[in-house]
Amino acid sequence: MKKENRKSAKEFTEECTALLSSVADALYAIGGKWKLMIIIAMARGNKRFTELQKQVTGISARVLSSELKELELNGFIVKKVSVGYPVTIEYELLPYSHTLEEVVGALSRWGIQHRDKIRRDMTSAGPSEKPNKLPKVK
Amino acid sequence: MKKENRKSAKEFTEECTALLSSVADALYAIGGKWKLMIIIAMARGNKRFTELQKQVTGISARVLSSELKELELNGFIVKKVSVGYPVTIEYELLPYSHTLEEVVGALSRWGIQHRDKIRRDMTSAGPSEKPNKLPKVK
DNA sequence: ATTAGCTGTTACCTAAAGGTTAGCGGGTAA
DNA sequence: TTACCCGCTAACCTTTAGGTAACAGCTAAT
Repeated sequence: MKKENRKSAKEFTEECTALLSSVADALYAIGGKWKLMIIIAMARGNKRFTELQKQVTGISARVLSSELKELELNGFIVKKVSVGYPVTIEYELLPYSHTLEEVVGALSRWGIQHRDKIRRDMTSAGPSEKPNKLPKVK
Repeated sequence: MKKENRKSAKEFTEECTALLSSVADALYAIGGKWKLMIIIAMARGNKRFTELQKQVTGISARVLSSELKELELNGFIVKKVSVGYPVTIEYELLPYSHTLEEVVGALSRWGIQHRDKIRRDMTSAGPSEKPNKLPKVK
């Protein structure tokens, strides 16, 4: 063997930079508190504005409205206005949203195990261990 | 068959709520612009403060410092201060960080395909299609 | 006729995240 | 001695996210 199969420090750095940039691109598109949540709610059948507001607990009308616009602009959803009577407005996922399934699955699984870990940590340590921060796992 | 294998609307809603809450928990812990980035950089061998600052492009010392503190507080990393000479400070991932690998992988793969899609969309549409927003894929 | 609900929009405001600049204490190299 | 790296920290400021509340146009119900 001469040099195959070993990565130089430079190769490591480049691989790392590439990974960082792809993750940054992903976070730019779907980062923030609400975008994934709205897509998840829509994937489970919620189509109407008020349905979404009820399902995605904590979101305000103003924020829901602006997030829906961004999601539409970015090709994740479409807004459909029926000409019938009464006029009804429905939001629908475009196929592109389904490319997020793997991400949603991974985040959900991790979130579940993380919640369990936090709960374990809280009960195993006494009521007042350290002036930590963070638990919040509703 | 009587009712097996069909989900009621209520079951759908509950499943959706559970999914939303697990994703919300995950985002609470690792959301934001920098936490995952720092963990990725550390997983590729960066241990020193300045190394991290160079690898994670765009982060400022102030923010890096505070994010490292949070990551330590939450059990993702440890700060190791050598007693030797000169005193060196190294940050290391704890095993818990590795539970994020699936999430990082999924985000990275999605980010790559998303970047490709944006580029395709930009070239297929003429130079000035719509007053869109968003591309940014550095 | 009044009221209430749906689907938003607008204006206004606060809070949190994050950037900039400066500097400090300790080391090391010229 | 001077000067520069490292690992921060403090003060300050800008930007962004997001909340509240009011309202508009429509329909359905009372």
